[in-house]
Amino acid sequence: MRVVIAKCSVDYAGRLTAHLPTADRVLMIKADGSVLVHSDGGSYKPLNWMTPPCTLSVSEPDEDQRAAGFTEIWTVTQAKTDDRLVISIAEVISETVHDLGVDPGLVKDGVEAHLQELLAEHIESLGTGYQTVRREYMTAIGPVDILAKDALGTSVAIEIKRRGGIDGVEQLTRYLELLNRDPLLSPVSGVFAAQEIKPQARALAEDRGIRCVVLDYDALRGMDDPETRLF
Amino acid sequence: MRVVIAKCSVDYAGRLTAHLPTADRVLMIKADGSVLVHSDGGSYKPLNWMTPPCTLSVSEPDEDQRAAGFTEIWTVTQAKTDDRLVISIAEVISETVHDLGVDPGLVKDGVEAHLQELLAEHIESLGTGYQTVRREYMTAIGPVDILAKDALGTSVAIEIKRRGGIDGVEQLTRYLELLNRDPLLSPVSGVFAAQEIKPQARALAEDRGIRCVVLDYDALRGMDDPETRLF
DNA sequence: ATATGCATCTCGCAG
DNA sequence: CTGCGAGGTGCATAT
Repeated sequence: MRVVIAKCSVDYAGRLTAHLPTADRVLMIKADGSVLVHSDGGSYKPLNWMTPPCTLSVSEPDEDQRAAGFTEIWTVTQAKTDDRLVISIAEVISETVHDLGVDPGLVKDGVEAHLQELLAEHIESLGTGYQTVRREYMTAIGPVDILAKDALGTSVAIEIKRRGGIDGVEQLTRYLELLNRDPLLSPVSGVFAAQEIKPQARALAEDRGIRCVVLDYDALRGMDDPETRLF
Repeated sequence: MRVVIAKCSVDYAGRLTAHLPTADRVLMIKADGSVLVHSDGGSYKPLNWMTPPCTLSVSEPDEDQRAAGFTEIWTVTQAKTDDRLVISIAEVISETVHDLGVDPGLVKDGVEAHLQELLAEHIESLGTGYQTVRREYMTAIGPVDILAKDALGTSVAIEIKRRGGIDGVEQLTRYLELLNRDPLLSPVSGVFAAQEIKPQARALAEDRGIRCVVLDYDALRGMDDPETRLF
């Protein structure tokens, strides 16, 4: 890893073209050759970057570039896609090099898969007598998150999202349409379950007779272990 | 902007929880208080981060932490969402501070708007006798990307995407449904045009009688100016 | 301010 | 390897 703070301008040409006027920026050159150009704001996304695999070559400025005050030209190329990032250096303010080694990697927890798992385990929170039939119930157009049965034995298809938008309702609608063609399952009702459901999505769902359920992640987790807390 | 290379472990708790074992990493602290934790690989996405607005506070390690070899504890909190990033520093390897100032910002070119413009100009690439009626043809539920007529004078609604997915087909379907209620336009056929069309989207479109067209950005651009090349 | 859609998306998983 | 969906998505634009 090499971290350089420099006054520079940047040009990118690939799927789009972009230009950054001369200013002070942080340049990160990773061990795999990838390059990130960061400013002192925004979020984690760099102003410009080059994804690996790519190669960095440093060249002398031509006459015009030298006259414009540039001392070095860095060219980062990705052989396969013809993408090209050119960093014109006017002044190197600081430079640090250190071998970080391979990162041991991170451990995640708490995404949609976990929501699905928790709801499948505590399906009775949808109503007395509910039972989970299968998670990831496969159909021709993709897997239904959870297939369940209610107290009367009627099939229920459940679509789970962290944020419930219109696209999620459309998705569930397609599943329901398909599942209801199966005489062994039909009639199949729908439940749209999410941590938050947008008003338009709720309106569309209810208009189609789909029940909306707002999930409480902490409450579902609490059913497993009331002691569980962050920190 | 402050750039620190340090041996550290990282814990995040917010919408999910994540843990990073102790290793050498690059820590970027931006002027707005946001923090990025980068390793020596991957692409531009950090291993962990905190989006602004947030505040960083440094504290002494407690007894256990000191025994584990940590010398400083950095806590980054986002008051509004209760997100919390804790960086436990075992050793600072290098540190650089520099005020980058406000970035002048970048200039982009070459996105979906450009595709739409190119296709509208070269609408005959959809078939002999095609003519563009209007770009951004307004309807009650939003603008149709291009409204055209074929050689017979029949209306054609065209939806353009860079990547054609199911949602794009649904969108075009809603437009077609609406446009076909207008006796002055009806019948209106549909064209789903994209640089790439996903198989499921193609299947859905063709099932609904919507024609799929894969756009070649470079070829369309080449019709304007055969000399045009990047570099 | 909120909602909607695109992204040089990135990332992981399943077929 | 490719396709597909989710993201602590970020980001701009229209409403």
